Amino acid sequence: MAGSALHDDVLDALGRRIVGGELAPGTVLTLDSVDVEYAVSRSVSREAVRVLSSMGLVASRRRVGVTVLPRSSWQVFDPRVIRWRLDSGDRLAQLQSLGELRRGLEPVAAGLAAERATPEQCGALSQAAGEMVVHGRSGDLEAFLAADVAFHRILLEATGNEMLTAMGDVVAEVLRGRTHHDLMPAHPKAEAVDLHERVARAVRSGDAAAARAAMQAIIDEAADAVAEAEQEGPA
Amino acid sequence: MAGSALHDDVLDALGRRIVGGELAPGTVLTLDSVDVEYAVSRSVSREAVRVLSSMGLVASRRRVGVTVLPRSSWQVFDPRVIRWRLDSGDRLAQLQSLGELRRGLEPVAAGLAAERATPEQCGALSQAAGEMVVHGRSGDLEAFLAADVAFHRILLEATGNEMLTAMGDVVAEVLRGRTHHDLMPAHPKAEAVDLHERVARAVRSGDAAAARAAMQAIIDEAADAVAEAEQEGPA
DNA sequence: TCGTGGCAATTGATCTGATTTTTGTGCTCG
DNA sequence: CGAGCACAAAAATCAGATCAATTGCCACGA
Repeated sequence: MAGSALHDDVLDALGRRIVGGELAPGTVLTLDSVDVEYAVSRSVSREAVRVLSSMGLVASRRRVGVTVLPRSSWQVFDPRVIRWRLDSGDRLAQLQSLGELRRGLEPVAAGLAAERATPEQCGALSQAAGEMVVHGRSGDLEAFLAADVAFHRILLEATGNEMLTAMGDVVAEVLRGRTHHDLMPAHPKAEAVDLHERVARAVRSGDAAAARAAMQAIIDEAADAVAEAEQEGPA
Repeated sequence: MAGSALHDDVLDALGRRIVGGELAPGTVLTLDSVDVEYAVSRSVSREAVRVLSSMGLVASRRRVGVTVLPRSSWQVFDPRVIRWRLDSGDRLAQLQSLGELRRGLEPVAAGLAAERATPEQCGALSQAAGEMVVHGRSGDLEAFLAADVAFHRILLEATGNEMLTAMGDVVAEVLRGRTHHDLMPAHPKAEAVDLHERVARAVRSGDAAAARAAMQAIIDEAADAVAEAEQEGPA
């Protein structure tokens, strides 16, 4: 990975330090200090800082340096910011935020998908739901996760709405974060898996209201599950 | 604005050309050609391309050049991408996408706001709604727009959810795009303004269900209005 | 003919050093 | 005490060179 990613390495490192709170808002760096610290040339640190600034994590001013910005100006929809936050101490707050987002978006998406999904998409959706059943029973969490991600991606894509489709990355991060940080039960609950199948059926039969309702139930269940896991052992 | 924004100028110009379709997906640029075309040095074109690439608009590969990527890989939540699309031929598709997004998010946000808004936020919300009434009557579209934007921003902020708060930028772009591209009636409809006041009241009294419902109605009304304006004269 | 391997050109990636521009800071002068 | 001016720090830009990866082509052999 480190093969030819000098720039991305610095970007990632700085991003994590900011999101993780090590570099608090108001902290001022100079480009030179970045050069020295990461032992790279100015081109590299410059571009890393430029991207960071395009994500709203820092702002650079002449004669001052590169200032770390407060969370309120971050581009919290940037997938990298989301991932950094999920990997940092911010994890639970981030999952909660994302959960509330999903509560709004996914039911709408399910409804739209019911109206617009192509036959192929319906098939893919059923297949993904089926795989969730299989891997849920066998307890293969990674495979289950993959099927879960696929399910939600296909559903969002079937809305025909490119912004909802783009939310697929966000949802994937959520699901990934949940399993990889021990916020999932060892065996996915059967009811949750059932609900996915119910969504798939509703979409196939074009029943927008039913799809919406079932998806709503999925989100509620997920929120409960995270809340429970949080009670026990918040990683 | 162009004072000291060499880098941003190039970024903006290239971004618009890509989003506007002049540079179709698959088109290949070389850094040198960018240098020449915009008469800037490599540092500048390089950083512009780097940011473009971080937004998913282009990918650069050695020995090949900078390739324009298909829409499916764009970071459609980036405010700049949204603005570029609203300013381009993509406008109606973009507004439709955003409308469907809002349909999911804002009702949820209204519900959360009803549960969590501080007294100050309730006051600000009522005030914004009041200003919408005033400027709606006087026909001052710019002032009406400002109040409208403020209203939705405050509401989203009152959710206490930073991602919903961040959607404020997106919603602001939508509202701005609507007025500035003649998709709004000369006089905002009284019912629409009423609904805003109803949301404000529901939030103040902590009635999440009512807030949700009223907000839902706002979104539906807005969708209808855009659809109508689209019939007549799509700018 | 087809596939395979190596050579070379192309192009981004990185480094370096110089120059320009902006803007805090502090000092001087009224 | 206040306004303006000179200085210096740091980002922004420019220019040129070198490194490294990858692709396309061509020769060679099966």
